[in-house]
Amino acid sequence: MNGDSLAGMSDWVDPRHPVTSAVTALARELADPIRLTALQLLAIEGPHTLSQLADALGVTAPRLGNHLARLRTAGLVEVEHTGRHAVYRAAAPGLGDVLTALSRYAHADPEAGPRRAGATADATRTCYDHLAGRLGVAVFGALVRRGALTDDGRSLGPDPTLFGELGVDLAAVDPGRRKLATACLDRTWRLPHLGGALGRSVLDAFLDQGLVAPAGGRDVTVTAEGAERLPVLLPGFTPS
Amino acid sequence: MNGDSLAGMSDWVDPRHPVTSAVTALARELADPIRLTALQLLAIEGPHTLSQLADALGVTAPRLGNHLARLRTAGLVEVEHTGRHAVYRAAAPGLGDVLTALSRYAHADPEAGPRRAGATADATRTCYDHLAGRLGVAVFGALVRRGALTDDGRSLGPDPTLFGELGVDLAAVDPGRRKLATACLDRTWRLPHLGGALGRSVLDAFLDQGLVAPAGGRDVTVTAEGAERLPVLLPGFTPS
DNA sequence: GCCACCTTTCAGAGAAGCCTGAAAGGTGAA
DNA sequence: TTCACCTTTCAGGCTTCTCTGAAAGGTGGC
Repeated sequence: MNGDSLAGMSDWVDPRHPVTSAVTALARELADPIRLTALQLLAIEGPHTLSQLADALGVTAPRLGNHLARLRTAGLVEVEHTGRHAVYRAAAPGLGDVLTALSRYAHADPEAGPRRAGATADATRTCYDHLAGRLGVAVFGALVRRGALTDDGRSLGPDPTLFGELGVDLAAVDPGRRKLATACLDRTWRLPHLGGALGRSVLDAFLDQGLVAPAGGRDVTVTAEGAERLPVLLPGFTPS
Repeated sequence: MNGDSLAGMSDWVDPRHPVTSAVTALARELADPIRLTALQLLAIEGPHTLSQLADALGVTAPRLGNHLARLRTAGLVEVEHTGRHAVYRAAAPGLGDVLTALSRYAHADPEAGPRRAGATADATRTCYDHLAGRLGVAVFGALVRRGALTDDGRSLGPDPTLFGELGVDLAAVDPGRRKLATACLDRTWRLPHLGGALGRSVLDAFLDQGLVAPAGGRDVTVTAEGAERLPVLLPGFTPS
């Protein structure tokens, strides 16, 4: 079945093997809570300064700085000094895909998932004026996969037809002073969801069509019609 | 932009946070050469016994057994005892996606990639009678993404039209005694490529159409026509 | 029952990783 | 220039991980 003998990959376990070392080194960088969270913020929400990250994560600057230095030598982040600030950014596109795949797989575990504190099923929340929660994440994922949105979630992709299927009239979306689209790291699922003017338009369209309904506070619930139509529009999404 | 305050994720760096611990624990399991390679074999090529894996990797049974025990408590693999053999298998589908995302990102680094020893550009190799190398990996990825092949690469998916576009007449494929399709872990890229009768048919179709040509030994080269048409058929593939 | 084989467990030595706290390098504002 | 601020570096001490080698549990064949 393989061109090589069965024992043909004994060198794969050698830490000096180029592919082995590349992948295990990457995994090791992702195996620390601070590095993981910092990378998620940088890869999905964009550049931050060291102090912004340190504030957001609630850790001291030296502690974070050591981790960022490690990420820098690993080639995962880049730094640019402007004045007395150090602006960090994800070095290569595509890191978001890795983080997304990891988060998705980790959540698939029925036990470890974030279903703490008998909370609502978390199918749907809003984040100011756009969808968050599992539904928001599913919308973002479907838009990127279908080419309606670029990988970074910041602009329209080559095939925006899915917006039409979702009930959004792109010609009627007026960003005004705000950004057209942003990728927003979901606070529960650690996966990107759609913010900006487009995010608002999607939520409005879902409310107009009765796919979701307000449920007090930031919560919205999936209606009976939504439970039927949303899984079709968004492959892989299941209410519940 | 976010519903929470800027400092709203200080608890993310707490190792007890459920999502944080799930993802970092997963990354830690992937950060060792033996565990990584064993998981790639189990997730992509299917179940193996402990001694099969130990032979393939060239490590002692206790050493591998310790790592497999760790993977078992982490919930990544399952074991079934039949007689005096222990058959290990990947516990949940979807782990292949994580491994694939990791390998892809690691290879995207222009320096660390497997371009050792002035070898041929490795665009294309064969593995017995089917495509391997970067082209084989690209074919497999496109087939899965388009729904022509199931995630595990073992059977046809819901929308096999891509086979037709590649020049394969599915009605004419006769598996005979061999399997219709298998996922085969590429020896260089650590990513799945298509084996089995379908894999052979794809290679034959590419040769018939002059997209690739034999280049001695296991190598094939992408022809001028292939360089033009393959990137269209397989989004993301670039020759050279 | 006895032996061969596959698998699992265990303890100790060595290596690697991480946090803390203090201090140094640079930049911008007064 | 002096001060305040942001960032980076460094060393000590602690924890965690990994390998090695030997030994124990079980199973199937003779």
